[in-house]
Amino acid sequence: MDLRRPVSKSMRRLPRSFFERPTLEVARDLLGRRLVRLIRGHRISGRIIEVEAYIGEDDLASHASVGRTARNAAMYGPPGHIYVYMLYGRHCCLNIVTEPEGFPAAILIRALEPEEGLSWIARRRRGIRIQDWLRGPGRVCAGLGIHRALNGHDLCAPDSQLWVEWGKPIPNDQVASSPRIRVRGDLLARTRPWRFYIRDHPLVSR
DNA sequence: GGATCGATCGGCT
DNA sequence: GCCGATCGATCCG
Repeated sequence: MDLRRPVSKSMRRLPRSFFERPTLEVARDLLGRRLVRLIRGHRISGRIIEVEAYIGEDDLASHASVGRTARNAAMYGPPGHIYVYMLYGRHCCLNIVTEPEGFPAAILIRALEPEEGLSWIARRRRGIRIQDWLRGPGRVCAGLGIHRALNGHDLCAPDSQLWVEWGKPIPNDQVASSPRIRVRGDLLARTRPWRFYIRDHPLVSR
């Protein structure tokens, strides 16, 4: 047996083809998967429980709505790469790029249920309640040590220190959707039900 | 070069 | 619930 390869499917990494599909399909399908960060050989991970989709230049809530710029270039790149940006000068937000290269779309990771590396997260999230450790896009990045320098990084590269595993998918009857949080302005942008989360999960933000 | 704004968070009321 | 923080990207002149 090859010990370098995880035994169970749950711990295998999602392939690039997973992310190359229509964004809404990927967003819904990411629920229940495991986001893993490797830091000095330690696994820090959580189940994905809340996401938001941002799709194409026509989506006025998307950073790509202004066309391609230096900031949002990663959204136009290959699927399976990440788009990390800074918000309000203090928080980083993690997005996973979807769809074939050239079409700007990504999924914002809004909340995780902590699974592994709890003591490591606890050190960095001092004074914060456990249920808030990875709830909210800024906290996901703070908790997993994801920073702006990782913008454009490939989750599917063999030597990546950040990736997504199959985990345990969520049945349809436990998936809920809603408009995206804090999106204002344009009617379509603020009403499209492009936020997906695990129904009745106690750790979902808001 | 300067002004404005933001896919938020944490502390305080 | 409300408010201030804090800084890069973008837009305007």
